[in-house]
Amino acid sequence: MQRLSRSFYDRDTALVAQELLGKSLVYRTAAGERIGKIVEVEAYLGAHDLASHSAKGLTARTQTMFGPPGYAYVYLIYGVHHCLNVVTEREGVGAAVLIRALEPEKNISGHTQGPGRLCRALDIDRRMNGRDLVSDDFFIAAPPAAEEFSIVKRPRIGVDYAKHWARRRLRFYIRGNPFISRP
DNA sequence: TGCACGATGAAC
DNA sequence: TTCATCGTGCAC
Repeated sequence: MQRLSRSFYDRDTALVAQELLGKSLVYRTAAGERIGKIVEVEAYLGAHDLASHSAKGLTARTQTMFGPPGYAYVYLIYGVHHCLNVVTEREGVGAAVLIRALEPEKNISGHTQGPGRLCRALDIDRRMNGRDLVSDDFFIAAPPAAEEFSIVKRPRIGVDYAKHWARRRLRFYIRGNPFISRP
């Protein structure tokens, strides 16, 4: 497996989001190496995107989002679940890709469809916020042989408050994959 | 210092 | 459809 470099994330967010599909998220802990294939994502474009946390501007919470690309942005939602994002584009933009579903590949027990559930299954919480994803124990890698699939584009989930941004088709998933959070 | 509200998921 | 549960951002 080839680990993705910083430059991979330092590009257009909607493009990075689609290219993350089919890649593997690797998290090495004392308990073992957990691997899941990314099958569903959402792109959050930056401060102008009303659905994005970065629309609030630079705050303590969005600091990671506005930071350099290739870092993990993890936050608590509804006081209950954690969500894992990958920061994209250059420092100051405030863009990221939300990982919404994984297909289990190694050492993963529990459901991985849905952003909250995959964090639960991998044991990812706010302690991972700000962690560098271009590292040896927490990273995303390209499989040896790229598989063929088509990408479905849909509006993002749970962002109806974001006016016209709610209609943008910035949710991407692998067509036909059984581990999608919802059709 | 208080309060309304989620990039969700599970139960009813 | 309802609700758990708490950090965040913004109004007083």
